[in-house]
Amino acid sequence: MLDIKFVRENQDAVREAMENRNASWDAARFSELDESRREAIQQEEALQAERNTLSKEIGKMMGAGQKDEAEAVKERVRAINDELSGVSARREAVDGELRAMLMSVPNMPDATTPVGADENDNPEVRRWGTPRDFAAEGFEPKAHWDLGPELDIIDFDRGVKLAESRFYVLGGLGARLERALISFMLDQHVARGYKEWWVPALANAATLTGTAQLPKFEGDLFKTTGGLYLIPTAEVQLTNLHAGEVLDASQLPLKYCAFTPCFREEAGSAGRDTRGIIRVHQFSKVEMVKYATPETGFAELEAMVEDAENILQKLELPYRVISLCTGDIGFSSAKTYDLEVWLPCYNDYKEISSCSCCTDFQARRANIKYRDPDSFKGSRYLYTLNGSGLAVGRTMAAVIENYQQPDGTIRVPDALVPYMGGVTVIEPEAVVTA
RNA sequence: GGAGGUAUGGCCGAGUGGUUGAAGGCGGCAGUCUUGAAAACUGUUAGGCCGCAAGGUCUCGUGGGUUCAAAUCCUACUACCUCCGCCA
Repeated sequence: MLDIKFVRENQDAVREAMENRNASWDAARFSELDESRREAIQQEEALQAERNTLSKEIGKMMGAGQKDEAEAVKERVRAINDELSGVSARREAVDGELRAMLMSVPNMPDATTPVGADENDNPEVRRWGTPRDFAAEGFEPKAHWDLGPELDIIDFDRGVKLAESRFYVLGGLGARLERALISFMLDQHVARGYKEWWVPALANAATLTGTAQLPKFEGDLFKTTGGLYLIPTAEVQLTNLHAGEVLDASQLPLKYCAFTPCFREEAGSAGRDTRGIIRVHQFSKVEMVKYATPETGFAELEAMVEDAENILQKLELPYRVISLCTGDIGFSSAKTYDLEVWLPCYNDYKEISSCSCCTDFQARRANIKYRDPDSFKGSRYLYTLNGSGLAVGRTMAAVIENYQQPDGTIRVPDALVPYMGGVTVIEPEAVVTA
């Protein structure tokens, strides 16, 4: 949520930001609501003040035995209360509409976020590694949706049987590879100063509102009959861990990571990425979240991207970093870098991580503040950041495709061998020795 | 699932329907004393919103209700605790 005072005092900047984001913004309606809200508050509080004063007088009169005088004043207060209920109702209505309006407005893009209309305007920041030249090696690379079933490590049909379309099953070394990737990623992040967490896979509406999946994107979420939601990312839980808290500046930055399953309806993506394990209803992800001061927030974003890159580098997977433009960054984000891994089946780079600095946008929603007595009085909203480190399913697809061999087997990246029980090649005869 | 109990400020804990935003203690901060520290003593110590300000208003788990007036009464919900039952 944007700061209402900021919106009031920076109307031109907000208008421009929302244009750059392709987000609708009714500046006139905002001003109208903002003004009538403040007016209604003043009316309401004036009436409350009068009521409070008279009530105290009644108390004194009762103590002094002036029953009749007190009764007269009571009558006046009743009249005030009648008027007050109307004023309060109006204030609540205006307040609710204004709040709903602010809750549906995305974050202000940072000044360094490139201006652009859509994903085609995302500038590339850097590349790492070189995609394999399969032609030079003399064979046509297969897609993971072919290699997986052939090696009996991914089973799409049974996933559909057990659940529905866009679910899959991993078996044998496929399941082992999933577990290896999760452990490897967590170990890497923990070694780089992140605290590991284990969190619920379900969250309530308040939690989802804190990170802004709600109210606007409810359709993207799976919901239980009890009113809980399946989390679409551990960002939700890690960012809300400190909801309603005031942290001490000396604690910051906090660096958290967690593995969780992630659940997405993918309601609006019918027909996109229908093959393989790229876009599915349930996938594993290791997530990184940071709580930082405004002063260090964007430097922490750069460091977080490097932490995500570290995984790809250790796995020796070619990737590139792109900076999302204003038209493509997420709702909560002020600045986002995406990591895109090389996938031979697409003959292109495909998103595998998204790292964002959400400034104080989520902190204001989730009410997360920090104190720094040496720098300022009271408390202020801190900055939250989140990034994938990485999406496990897509990493598995990248490993399978980039490490495939002419005979249809898959070499295990060196970094994963210790996590794969000593297996160096995924093949039907592979033997796990550890 | 059944029965009972509890919910107050950073923490502990008092609170009779009426200057109670809330006693007291601990902790924190500032000071006195001291060469310094400790101890002792003194003072101070929630937040949101509206307002240029003065000031006002709201907040005692959450939401309703009663009343001129609610931390205090009623009610629903939520969380926690105890006992019983069941269970990875």
